[in-house]
Amino acid sequence: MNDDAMDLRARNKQATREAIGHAALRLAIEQGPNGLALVRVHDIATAAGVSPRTYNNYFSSREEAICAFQADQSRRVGQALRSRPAGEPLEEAVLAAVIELYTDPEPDRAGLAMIMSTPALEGEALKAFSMAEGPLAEAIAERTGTDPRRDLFPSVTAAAVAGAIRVAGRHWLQPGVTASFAATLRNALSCVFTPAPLADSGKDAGNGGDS
Amino acid sequence: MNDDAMDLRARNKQATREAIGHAALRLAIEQGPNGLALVRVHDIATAAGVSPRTYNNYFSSREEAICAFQADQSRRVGQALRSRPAGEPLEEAVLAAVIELYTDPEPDRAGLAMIMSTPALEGEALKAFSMAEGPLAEAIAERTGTDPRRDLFPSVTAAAVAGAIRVAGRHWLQPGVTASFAATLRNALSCVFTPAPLADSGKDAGNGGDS
DNA sequence: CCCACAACTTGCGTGTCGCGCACAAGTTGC
DNA sequence: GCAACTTGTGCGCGACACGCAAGTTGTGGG
Repeated sequence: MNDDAMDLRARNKQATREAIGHAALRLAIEQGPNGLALVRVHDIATAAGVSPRTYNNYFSSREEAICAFQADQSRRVGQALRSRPAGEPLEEAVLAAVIELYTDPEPDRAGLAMIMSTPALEGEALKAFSMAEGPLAEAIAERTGTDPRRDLFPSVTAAAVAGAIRVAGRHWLQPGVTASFAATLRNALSCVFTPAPLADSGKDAGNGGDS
Repeated sequence: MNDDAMDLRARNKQATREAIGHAALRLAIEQGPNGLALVRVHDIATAAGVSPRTYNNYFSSREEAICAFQADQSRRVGQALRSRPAGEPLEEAVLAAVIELYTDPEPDRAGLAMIMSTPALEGEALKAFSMAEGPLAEAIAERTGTDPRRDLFPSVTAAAVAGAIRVAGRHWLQPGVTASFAATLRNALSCVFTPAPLADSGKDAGNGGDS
C-alpha cells in the first residue's frame, strides 16, 4: 500500500484524488458548516487544478470528495489489524492497530468538526466507516478463528469498533476535552471489549471522564 | 406516539409522509437495485398522489424518501428502551426493546434487500441508524446511571447496538438463512454484551450459526 | 355561525449538478 | 517505435433542489 509500490498511473491517480479531496475539504472548512451549498464543484476543481469534468470522474458528489481521506483511511484498517503480531489478544491488537492508524498524524480538528457538524457530510463519513467494517470483520474472524459467514461475532465487533471510533471522534472535538485523541480512542474501544455496564469503573480509572 | 394523539394537521402530514415513503420504496423495489436512477421524482409524487413540489417539501432526495420508514423507526428506539421496566438489566432491556421494535411486523425482505444492496440507499440507512444513537445513548445512560457527557460507555454501547441491528439485517437476508429476524437479532445483540472473543460459544449454542 | 389567521399544497422559474459522448494527450507493453 | 489502453477535457442534455407567490384547507376566537 506504499505509494512507491504502484506504477506511475496509479500514483498520479492517487495524487489527483488526494488533491481534489484536500481542496474540497479546505474550501468546505472556509465556508463553514452552514455554507456547504456555496462550495461549487467548479471551485473545488479549480482549486485542485483540474477540470470540473475530471473532478466528476473521481467523485460523484461534493460530500464524497470532502470525505475522501476518511474513506481512504477506512480502507487501511483491515490491513492494520492483520499486521499486528498473531499471538496478540484481540483487544490489544485492535487497540494498537486503530490507534496507530488514527493518530499517526493527530486528526485535523477543523476538518473533523466540519464533517461531524454537517448532516450531509456526516452521512458520507458514516459510509466511509462502514466501508471499513467488511475487511475489519474478516481480519477479526481470521484472528479469532471464527467463520464470519456462520458467526456474527466478527461483523458485530467490527461494527462496534467502527462505532467506537466515531464516538471517540465526536467526543474528542467537544469543547473542553483536553485529552489526546489516542486516549479518547482507548477509552471508547475499552467500552467495546469490557461489557462493564454499571460498574463504578468510570470517573478516574476506567472509561470516560476526560471532559 | 399513537396516530390519534395528534391533531388533524399532524396526522395528515404523517400520512402523506408515509404515503410518499411507501410509494418511493415500492417503485425502487420494482426497478431493482441497478435501476434506481430510473425512479423519477415525478413518478414517486404521482404514485403518492401529491405534486413533485410537495414531495420536495418532505424529502430532499430520493434516498431519503425511500428510507423514510427506517428513519421513523429509528426515532422510536430510545422511547422503546425507556418503556422497559426500570429494574431490568441493561442487556435484557435492550434486547427486548429492540426485538419488539424491529419484529412487530417482520421486516420486508425485498425492501431491506433493496436498501442493503444499493450503496446510495445504504448510506441513507446508515444515517437513519445513526439518528437513533443519540436518544438510545441517553436512555442507556439514564438506565445505568452514567453521565453521557463524561463517560463514553452509553454512546459507544448505543453505536454498537445500532451496528448489531445493521449486521443482523444484513445477515438475515443472506440466501439460506432460515432463522427468524428476532433470533438473528438476539444473536447479534448478544455479541455486543458478551465479550467472548475466542470461546467456542459459536456453532450450536451461543451466537451465530443460523446460515 | 362567521371570520381572521396559520399551515399546507401547488405551479413556476432559476441555478447546479450528474453524467454520457466524443476526442486529445499521455503511458505501458510488445 | 508502434499499437492498445487509460486518463483528462469540452460540450450538452435531462433532472433536481429550492425560493417565491399564489390558492386551498384546517384551527380557534368572537
